[in-house]
Amino acid sequence: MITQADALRIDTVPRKIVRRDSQMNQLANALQPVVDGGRPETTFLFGPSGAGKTSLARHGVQKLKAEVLDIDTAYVECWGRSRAAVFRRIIDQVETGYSHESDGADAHLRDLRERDRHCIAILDEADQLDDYAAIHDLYELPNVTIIGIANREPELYAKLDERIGSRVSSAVSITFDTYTHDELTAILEDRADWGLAPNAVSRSTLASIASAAGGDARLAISILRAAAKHATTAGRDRITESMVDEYAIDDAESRLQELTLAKLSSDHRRLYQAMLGEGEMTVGEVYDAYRAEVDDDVTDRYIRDLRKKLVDYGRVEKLGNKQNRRYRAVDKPS
DNA sequence: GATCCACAGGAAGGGTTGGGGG
DNA sequence: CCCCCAACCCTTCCTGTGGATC
Repeated sequence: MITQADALRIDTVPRKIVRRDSQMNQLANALQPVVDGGRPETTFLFGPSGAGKTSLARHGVQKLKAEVLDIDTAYVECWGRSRAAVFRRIIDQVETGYSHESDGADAHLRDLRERDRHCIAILDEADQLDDYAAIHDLYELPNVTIIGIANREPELYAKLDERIGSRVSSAVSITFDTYTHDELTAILEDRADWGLAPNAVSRSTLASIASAAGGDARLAISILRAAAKHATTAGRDRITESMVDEYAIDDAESRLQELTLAKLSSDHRRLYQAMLGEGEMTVGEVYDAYRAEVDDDVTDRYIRDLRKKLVDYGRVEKLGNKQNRRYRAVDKPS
């Protein structure tokens, strides 16, 4: 029943952008100058997860690359990456056989600056960078254009302002709202047409998947994928409502949870796991839970760093005020 | 108002790792 | 093969903050 597995993957660049015409036009306008050899505008895409930011950026850049010969493009997941790691990731994608892996951040930056081709770099989860100076440095390069992706506009600009100041306010901001039920259903129809045999799933089943996903396209596509896999395993040629309700939703949620966990380093993951299911914890309980988990006597200071990062990543909530501080692991993907 | 307490996080440094170049 | 360098891990030391207590 699955005819095109890529259509059911959340990280596939979609063949077309569904119901995001206004954002697509804004991005195309911002990038337009490069068609005439000019410099595109720095652009930031803001919105909740699963709202189509990454898909739109990648699709837009792919289209542009098909039109313009002399540009390079790079896509970087910024989550927890250092300044050097971001530059290296970009260079790796635009210079075949780049061989200065162990050089420092400044050397990578110089190598990027000296290139004569223009590069459009998508910085996904730009608000999760270890060091915001990376955005500043890339912003200063005349031959690199940034498309940044982040959840919330005020937070990103506040953090950037410390570095780049008002200059970045000239960047183009494109905002995305959570998908409506209709929009999500339309996306699922497109994916089903693309990836599944004809009539493998009814429109009403797609509508219930859209309801279960609560506006999150990543979750919606994951549910469709889980349901299709379940149907295949069960030897059926149609996805039914009950497959969605009984298996697919849970499968998809735990799969997304695993994906988020996989992004954490092993120490962060172990702290998160030590906190999961413990409810609200005091500062001391967090320290003890981590030490018990790793069976090692690490310092409080180190655990504070791990915990802070989990808070930044949205995996742990910070509750109460200073004297009555509590932390709680968040069990749903944000 | 001064002091205390618990907590957050900056700065600096030692140890380790891993790739590149001599 | 070894040395250098950058990055990373984790520690120690220390300052700042805001509410509680005297």
